[in-house]
Amino acid sequence: MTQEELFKKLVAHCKEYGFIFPSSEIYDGLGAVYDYGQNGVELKNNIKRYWWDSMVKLHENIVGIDAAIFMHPKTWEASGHVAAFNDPLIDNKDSKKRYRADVLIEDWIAKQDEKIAKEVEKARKRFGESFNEAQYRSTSPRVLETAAKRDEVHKRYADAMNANDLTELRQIILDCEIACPISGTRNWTDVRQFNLMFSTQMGSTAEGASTIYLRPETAQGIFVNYLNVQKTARMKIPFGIAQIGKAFRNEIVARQFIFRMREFEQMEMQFFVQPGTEMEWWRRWKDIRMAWHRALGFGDDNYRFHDHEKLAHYANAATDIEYNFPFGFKEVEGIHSRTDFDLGRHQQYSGKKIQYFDPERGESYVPYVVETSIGVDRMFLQIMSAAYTEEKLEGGEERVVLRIPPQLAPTKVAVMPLVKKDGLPEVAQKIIDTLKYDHNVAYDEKDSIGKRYRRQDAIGTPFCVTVDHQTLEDNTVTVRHRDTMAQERIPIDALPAMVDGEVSFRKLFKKLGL
RNA sequence: GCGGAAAUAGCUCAGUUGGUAGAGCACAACCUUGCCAAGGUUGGGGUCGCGGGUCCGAGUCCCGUUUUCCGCUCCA
Repeated sequence: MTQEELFKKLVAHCKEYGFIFPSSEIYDGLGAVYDYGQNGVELKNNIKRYWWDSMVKLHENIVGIDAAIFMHPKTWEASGHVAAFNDPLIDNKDSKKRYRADVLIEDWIAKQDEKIAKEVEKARKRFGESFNEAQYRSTSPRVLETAAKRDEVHKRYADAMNANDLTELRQIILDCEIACPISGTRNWTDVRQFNLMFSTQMGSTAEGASTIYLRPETAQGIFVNYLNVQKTARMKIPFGIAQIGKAFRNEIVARQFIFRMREFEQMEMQFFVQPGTEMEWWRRWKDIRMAWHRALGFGDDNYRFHDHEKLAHYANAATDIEYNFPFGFKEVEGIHSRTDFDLGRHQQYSGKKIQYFDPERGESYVPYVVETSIGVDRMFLQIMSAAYTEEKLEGGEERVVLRIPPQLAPTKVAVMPLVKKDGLPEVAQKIIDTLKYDHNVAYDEKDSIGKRYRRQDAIGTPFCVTVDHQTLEDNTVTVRHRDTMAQERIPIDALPAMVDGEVSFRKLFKKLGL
């Protein structure tokens, strides 16, 4: 089976067993939006709890918040998203390739710079070192022409970008005779704007309404609350603020199931540190986060770091933790050193002083930030990809089993009477009553016992407890384990402790030194 | 957004040169069996993705559209 087939099966499995449904499916679905089903929501909640507890509950110097999705529009000017998330795009009709119109023009300008530099270099060789660019420009008509044209285009380009004039951008591309590098033709479409941020109106009347954005990342909710949290919780640097929440991006192409969705959920922790210590903390959080992923036991080799060479506008170091998905190694979590960019910009745009007085250093400064940011949905897909297994059993039979870590499994225990008579269902219900306040427990009495085991395998339930006639005599039950299919007989009284031991996060956290 | 492919029951699919939709599994009820998926009986469920067109008649032919998959493109 190819990886592609495996991925298709995984997607089908997610729908068939109530993990993920396409949004509004009865209306043909909504592109790149998905709903979590009865099992999906449980797994997702468990993932969030694994993260939240490891971050907030078990770190004295990290606290949580839950900021609103709507934020003041100035937030996104300060963060750089208004500028960075607005790309003018143009397609070449022959090669079918899409380019950023501004990049095409900037490349053209850079090329003119090169031409000029080359001519100047030639002149320098001929006339000696003392010869300078200005001199050459004033004497060579060809270079003068190129430079004039470059300067004119540069001005037109800057004006067009400022005025957001898409027609003018296209005209510049035509005037400069910029051709597609692939097809070599100049057969261009119109320039279109793609705004990656969703917008809506706040205020009920048209006159009084203002445009606001659905947040494209949760981080800004933390930054704008930095002062509130630091003061009211009396936090001392270094400290962190954690948040889990939805974010929205109007992706041009959203694909690969829930890997890239238009509405998605992030788990972010922004860690505030002394300037100059950020690289040390960045490396430390890299290690902590990698260990957190690997603790789930899906194989250390399936995870790797991918350090960014091209850094975003706000970062001075960035790495991704990538997982070996069926469609290749892809990002699950990012660990970025965001410098003082965000707090600094909010200080500038809001006019409020966002600083920390450090008694250790005896001075005030804008803290530096190290961010850890996971996509919950990607983490979900990662676990499903890792857990989905098709097994050949002795006797040639096959079974599909989700090897989800017991701590994250949607249902922890399925209790089933061997037959639905002789009072066995009643005993099963009593067992459920002792477990249901602490765990998700399922009951099933339909079909043969083997079939019921397989049904639980398909949703990753780690334990099946079977009540049989011997139970009526000695109060013992059989526990059947998902991964090994092995059975053991234990007293009913021993069940809660056994389940708790396997299903609690305690062991995982201790392994992580928390 | 461009190109290619696909869409029939909850799932996997069949459906002949155009003649009023089928199977297996799943589901529900009852009976039977009882530790690793397939017993029996009965039942529910589809305006064949949607909208037009051709035709006496369209799941089938034509056009449009939506969604999904693959490739390109884009991606804090």
